[in-house]
Amino acid sequence: MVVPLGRALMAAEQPVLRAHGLSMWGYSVLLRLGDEPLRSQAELAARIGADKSRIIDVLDALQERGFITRHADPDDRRARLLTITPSGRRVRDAVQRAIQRNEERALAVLPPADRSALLRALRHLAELPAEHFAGETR
Amino acid sequence: MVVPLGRALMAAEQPVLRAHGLSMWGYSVLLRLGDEPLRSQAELAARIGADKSRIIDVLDALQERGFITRHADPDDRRARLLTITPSGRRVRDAVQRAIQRNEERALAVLPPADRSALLRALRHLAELPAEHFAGETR
DNA sequence: TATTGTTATACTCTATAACTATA
DNA sequence: TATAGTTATAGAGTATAACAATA
Repeated sequence: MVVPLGRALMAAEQPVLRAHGLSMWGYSVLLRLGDEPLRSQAELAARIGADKSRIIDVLDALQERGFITRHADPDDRRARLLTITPSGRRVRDAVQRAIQRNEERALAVLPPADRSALLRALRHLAELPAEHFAGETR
Repeated sequence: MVVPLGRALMAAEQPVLRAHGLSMWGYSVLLRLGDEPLRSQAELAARIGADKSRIIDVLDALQERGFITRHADPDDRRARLLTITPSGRRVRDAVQRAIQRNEERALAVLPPADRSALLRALRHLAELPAEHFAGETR
């Protein structure tokens, strides 16, 4: 049930993202970039559950659109300091608002108690390490 | 949150499936095949959300292991009647039991009320058509 | 030698279009 | 012509390894 639901949610978000010129990974990056700069691309990749090699095109696109800046860290010139720009914040917040509106509408079919329990349970499970779900083979 | 959770659940199920020589799609097929035969592969594919061309290798493997039979429908020799075998039922039930044990253990970290609300909400949402989640673009 | 960012490559999933045999 | 099953192919998405610059 969970995987198809995730697919449906991703598909529903796609038009919103496209209208703002963002990919799913691009949106993930902007969300995780918070408001303080990150010290390296590797750290960012680890936090959003992607490989460092996979986010490069994503960062290129975000930088080209002026949503982030990449500067070599003066203390360790191998690393790049990642910062979200004001325009990046704007598009991130706009997309987040639109997606939350859609999700609230989609979840409105649930009884309010189930709805809040669902979100609470999902947040709880999302914080657990992947190994928590690994189980017995037989 | 939903997509990574789905990934974690799928990853946790993988060893169970492998121990029984089943793929994820193979397990989906056995689950959907219920106890009465299905009239065509196309119908089966539609029910499990796959393309008819994608389940062919899956059916080949299931048939080779003796978990299903494929017979040409005498009334329409283009179609294949799909039936689960007793051995297919056994492996399906064994895998289902193992997976449910794992999931119950994984969900045991939730307060009982949240846990049942989560399952109720997921079942509710899983029954909705995909269009339910499609929303406004802006 | 180890690490950051990058590039290249391979492998899996998935979607689509052709082909056959039946209708 | 239309449909069921099959095959082939192309496109995402992902994972891994190799490389240059820096430490």
